Amino acid sequence: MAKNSVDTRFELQRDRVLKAAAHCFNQKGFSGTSLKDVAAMLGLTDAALYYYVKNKEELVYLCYLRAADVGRDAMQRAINEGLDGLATVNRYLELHIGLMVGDHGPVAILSEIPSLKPRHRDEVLRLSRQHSRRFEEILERGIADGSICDCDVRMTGNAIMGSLNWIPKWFHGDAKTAARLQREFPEILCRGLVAVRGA
Amino acid sequence: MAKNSVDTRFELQRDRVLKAAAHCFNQKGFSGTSLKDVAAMLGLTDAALYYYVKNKEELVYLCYLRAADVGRDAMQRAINEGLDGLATVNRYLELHIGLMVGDHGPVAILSEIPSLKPRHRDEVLRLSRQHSRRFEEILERGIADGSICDCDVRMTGNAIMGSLNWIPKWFHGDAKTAARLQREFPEILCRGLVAVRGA
DNA sequence: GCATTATTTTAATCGGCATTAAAATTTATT
DNA sequence: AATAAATTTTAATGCCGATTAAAATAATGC
Repeated sequence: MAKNSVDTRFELQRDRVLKAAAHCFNQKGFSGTSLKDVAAMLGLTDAALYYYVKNKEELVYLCYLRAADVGRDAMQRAINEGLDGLATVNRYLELHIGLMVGDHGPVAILSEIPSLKPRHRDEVLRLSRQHSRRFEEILERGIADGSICDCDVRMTGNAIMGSLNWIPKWFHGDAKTAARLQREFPEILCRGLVAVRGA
Repeated sequence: MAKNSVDTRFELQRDRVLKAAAHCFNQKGFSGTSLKDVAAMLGLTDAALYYYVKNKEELVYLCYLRAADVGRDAMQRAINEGLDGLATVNRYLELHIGLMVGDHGPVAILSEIPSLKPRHRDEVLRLSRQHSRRFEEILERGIADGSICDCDVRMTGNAIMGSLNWIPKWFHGDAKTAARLQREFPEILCRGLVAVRGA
């Protein structure tokens, strides 16, 4: 258990580092945040970060992985509830928004994927495409079960994911308004999907 | 006319510089593009750019201004057509998308606003807020004239602008598919706005 | 053609920031 | 308490890329 406790301690700190980094990237942009900034937020020295990540590039990479995790978890949980297509979309959005603006901490959605090293860039793009793909599958399922209107799933998917991913750019409210966002935003995004009965 | 022609020549080159810069920023991210990259795209040396912009910060700033211009023009033109609220939104989206993906060249939508110098950052944020505000006014007008369903204009506006601004992140198609995007995407975004007759 | 102005290049400089190595300190183990 | 392992700091290093100054070339006006 000793070994184990040490390991989780490390993992925990590492997670705090990633959270702090994501926060900084969201707030000050990528080129605008130095490792010193991230470290300062944790009461550490910039050099200390190298105990947890290999370099800045890996730091960004891990932030992206974290972001991908959040999205994947939300989607999986939504799917597991066994609702129809439209309701699944709605539930997924609710969960994902909750994780984005809630206590799980901010997630960096930024434009620095191209500057990742090839191996990492490919991995992140793969995960991103996979996520989009799964979302489209939910839309297709919804069309099949009659809950979602007939639409181009590719474009519709991109439209909804765009709205979702854009949230961190404009939302900087407190927990109360975050809750309102989580409640009302999914409905707004789903309104355009509703299949008209008898159409 | 001599003076004039020299001036426009300068303006033209400056515009090409901005276009190249926006393209690079879109493609390789901000920190991933050096001035040398931008210059190379024009067959110039990095130092030559300083004849057109004061420094890299100003280059980004001007890219943002260009992006704001594109959005403002599209919106103004849509408004000038004197349609009802919903149709105005639809037309605006069509025009804006056309400018984004069409021959007007790429527009950098990136996360580097925070690293602008205060004066520039405030200006860009002002323009951004102004644009959102005007969009919300169109939504309000649509609600008033009965073409748009009763909704939270703030959230709805952010939802639509998010989808719109996200386009450059996933769309890398040719002119043909760009045309399809311009034709079909606005409708997808507007579907959720339609006021249900008799509701 | 000559002078003037506009544009670009060459060749340095310069600083910030990522990165590293070794030392110091804190924490765990027995 | 003593040793070992884990964590952080101090203090350099190094490099890339932005920036600048001065020189070179190209364009323009007379």
